[in-house]
Amino acid sequence: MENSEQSAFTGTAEEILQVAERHMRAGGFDAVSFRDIATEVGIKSASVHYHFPQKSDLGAAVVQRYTARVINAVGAADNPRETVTTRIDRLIGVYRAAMLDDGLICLCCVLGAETLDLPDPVAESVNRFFEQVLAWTTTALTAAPAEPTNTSAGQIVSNLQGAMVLALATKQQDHFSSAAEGILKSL
Amino acid sequence: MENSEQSAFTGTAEEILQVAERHMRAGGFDAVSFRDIATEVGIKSASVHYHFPQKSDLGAAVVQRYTARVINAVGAADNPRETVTTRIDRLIGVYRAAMLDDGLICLCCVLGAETLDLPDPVAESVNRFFEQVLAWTTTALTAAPAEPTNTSAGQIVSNLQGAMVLALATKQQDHFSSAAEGILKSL
DNA sequence: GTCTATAATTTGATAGAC
DNA sequence: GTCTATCAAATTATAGAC
Repeated sequence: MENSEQSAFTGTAEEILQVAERHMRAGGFDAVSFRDIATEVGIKSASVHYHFPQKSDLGAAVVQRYTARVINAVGAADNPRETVTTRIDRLIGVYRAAMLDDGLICLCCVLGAETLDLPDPVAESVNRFFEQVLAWTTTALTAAPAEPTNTSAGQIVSNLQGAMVLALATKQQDHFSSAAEGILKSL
Repeated sequence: MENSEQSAFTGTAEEILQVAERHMRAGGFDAVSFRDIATEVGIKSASVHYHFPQKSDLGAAVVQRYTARVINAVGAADNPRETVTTRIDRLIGVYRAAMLDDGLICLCCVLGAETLDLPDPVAESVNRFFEQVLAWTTTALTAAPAEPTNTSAGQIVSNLQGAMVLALATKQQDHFSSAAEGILKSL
């Protein structure tokens, strides 16, 4: 999942969102401040407010941009020339790459864990992220007619999200590898 | 896992920790403020600083108190009169109760997701929580001699943590039930 | 679109009286 | 152990010039 894609945002707004996402994935919604973002982008905080008036606007935009990138990165869920394993392996790969390349876990895992304290527009965007990923995974699991599976989309997504938290908190990447292996074995 | 147990803290300090934990589980480390805690407890913020000078002291104490409660609640991991299923079901039950009773997920799931932004003493306490829960689960899986399992402690803990996030973020409790079912089936 | 300037609030933290 | 008083810094947000 590259960071330079078909985003609806360009220029300064896009730069702001990149910086904001990195901070939110590291420390949650409260870990980003308008001033910090501005400094990193090389502008003033008032200019950040021009692009995203309220912090909830910024948060929702970050989540929606992230959602589009993930859905784009996992690709088609119903390509009949692919096995279920190939498809799920691509979902796993998106998260594995994020952890290995950037040392960051899923944005919506971090925000999802603090849902109860998020502004409504942000919490709703996080909710939609999971609905979309669950829908993708459901399709990925069922589109191959003669390949019955023991696992549900929810179980796969749960497993992946939790594995990222555990790997990050214990600094042991093999918790992620182990989860990935278990998921693929269960297909 | 009742909230009124063998804590090393009593009186005002204990009350402070209870309020702080509730806020941290809802919104992360930054979601608690000395003033908010003080107001809820019925004292002034300077008094909170008396018990926990720095915020990192408060955070570490909250995590350590929580860890002791969880480890106490899951009970013995190596009782030879119990099946592996019975033991793991008790671990699941601790988290199910937390979600149903309080609507809150695991404290160390919330904090673990924002590990990169936590003060070192807090991040280390979270790390130790997971090491202890993993050790408990490992014992629970292996102590029954003739019951081989397909699942590792890491996979079980990952699965549970992720299921809580997904259930909370989508407001669909069945993601947790489904994970619990999958775990027990995998034993 | 970006800036300066500033407001209003909140935050973690400390000194010292009781 | 709790209080009053206070501080310095950070936060979100806005008004208005360029």
